[in-house]
Amino acid sequence: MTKGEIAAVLEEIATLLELKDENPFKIRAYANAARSLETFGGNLSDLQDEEALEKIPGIGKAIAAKIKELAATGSLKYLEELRADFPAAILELFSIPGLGAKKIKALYEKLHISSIAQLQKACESGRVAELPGFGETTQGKICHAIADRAKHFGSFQFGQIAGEAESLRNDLTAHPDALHACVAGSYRRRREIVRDLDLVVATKKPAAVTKFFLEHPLVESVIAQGPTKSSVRLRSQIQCDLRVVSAAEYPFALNYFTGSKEHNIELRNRALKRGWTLNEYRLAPAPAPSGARKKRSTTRIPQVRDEVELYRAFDLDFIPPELRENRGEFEAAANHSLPRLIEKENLRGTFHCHTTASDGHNTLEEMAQAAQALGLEYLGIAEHSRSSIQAHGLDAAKLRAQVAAIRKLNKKFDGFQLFAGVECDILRDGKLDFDDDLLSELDYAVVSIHSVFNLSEAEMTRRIIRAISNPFVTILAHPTGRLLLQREPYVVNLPAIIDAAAETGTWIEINAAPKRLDLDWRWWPLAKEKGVKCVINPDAHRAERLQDLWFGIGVARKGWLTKEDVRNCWPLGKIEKALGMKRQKWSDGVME
DNA sequence: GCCGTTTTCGGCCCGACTGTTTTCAGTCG
Repeated sequence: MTKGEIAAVLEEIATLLELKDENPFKIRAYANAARSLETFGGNLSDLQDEEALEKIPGIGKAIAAKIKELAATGSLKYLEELRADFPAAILELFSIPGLGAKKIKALYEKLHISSIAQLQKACESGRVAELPGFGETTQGKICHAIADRAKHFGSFQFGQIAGEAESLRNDLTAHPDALHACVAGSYRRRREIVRDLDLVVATKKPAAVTKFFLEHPLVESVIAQGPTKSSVRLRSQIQCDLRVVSAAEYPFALNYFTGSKEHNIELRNRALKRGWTLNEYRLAPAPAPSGARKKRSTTRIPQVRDEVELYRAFDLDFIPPELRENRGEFEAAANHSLPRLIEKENLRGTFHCHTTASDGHNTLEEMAQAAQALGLEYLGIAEHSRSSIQAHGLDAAKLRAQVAAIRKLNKKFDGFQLFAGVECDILRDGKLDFDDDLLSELDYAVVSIHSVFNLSEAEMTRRIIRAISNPFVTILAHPTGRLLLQREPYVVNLPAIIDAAAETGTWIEINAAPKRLDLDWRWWPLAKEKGVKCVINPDAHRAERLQDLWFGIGVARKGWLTKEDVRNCWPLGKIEKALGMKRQKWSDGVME
């Protein structure tokens, strides 16, 4: 079983314990352990190693033993016992907004409802409204939620909703009554998947701002509205919440609603240790716990006018939103070792985009023009190779023709250059789609997998390592092949790939297309530690998609990367030499 | 069930909104 599958089991245990009305802290312990295991970035090669498991925060003796049992046998006695108490389909009821464990339990015990289909029937016949704690309104909402479920189900890629988010932010910022406005939440943290948008606005006229928001053209329907919080559904179908606060409350609200939850809990705990309590409005002295024998010692509360001062109050450097995942940012902020994260302006060029020669929509000239318009100094063209028939991959002759066209076009430019590359398929056995002779004629080569995704982890890992061991391979592109919300990544041992990339001097791509964002941000601290260099590529198939680079910057920042870690922050002269480094090193080695 | 620079016992983040109540429970983030 994989880490993710085991985390899902722990989640399920937490849900089942909720239905059983168990101790809420025990429930939370399972939920915490699930999240902790899932986001654990360190090396965890053996899920049966109880000692290593117990070192993960949130996992103790009992849960470590259960994980071991799962990893060893693929099943868990404790889970089977819990499952026996309820019909399997009951879990799907949790996907209905407004239904939690208590209500689901009531529906099950009083009306024997254990599936969405049964719930729908019960609502239609009016039986749900008769239950204590339910009513006509609740029943109607459930009915509506079931009908809308298919439409609203699921999550959104960051890139799918970035346009709406930025429009709302701009329009709210421009509103005369808005003192500050920001999109907080997972969007501000640049998560690859966003479930909702959280807007925070500072104002003296909350009613006016709320009205403006509710009537915004992007709003499709209003879900809830109150004096400080309102929720709507946008045209894209994503839910969007607005919080209106005073200017004094704004830094606290912005911080609170940016999260992550794990980051907030840590910050609140730090507040408690100083005798303070932190909420979304302020930092205040903590009330003395009832029945406490000793009084809490309280440190004086400093003034907080913005987020920088908020972190300073805790003797921490400002933590950029992208790092707020409670993955070491507090320790780094405390000892002043947070990295200076890469910014969009640091990018000088990019590699890996396509033209009409393969499956792109714009010509070489148009792509070059778009890159220059973005202020880039260079652009690498990497068309698909012959095996990618679905993408009109180029054969050797067509590739050579394109190289010639690029060399010719380059004579026209001043202060800008095209590089001739290829996105060469990694074949099933790890061989490349072109031979070394042809690759040596190019400025660089990107390699990637576009077929045979279903190999075993060992085979897939061997396949990729063999490919990147080729001295003419410069960049490993979209290393896991995932398509967010569409296709799972193929199974591959990423620590081994990262080691091989470090050893061979192969750069790893952050594919900035919103559907990929691959290699994932969670792996970059490890890659950086191993000395692997990053390249941010848009994989653009149209000129306007070169702007996807911005999404890649978000991933790099989440991965703690600086401009020194990202090769395409190098200027033209330096990058030209760098492209030849790997093959040079190899030929030097051979000659020795 | 987890955790420890007060604690190996006794805590565990906390406020807004909704609907069903007549003062609050449930859900959500």
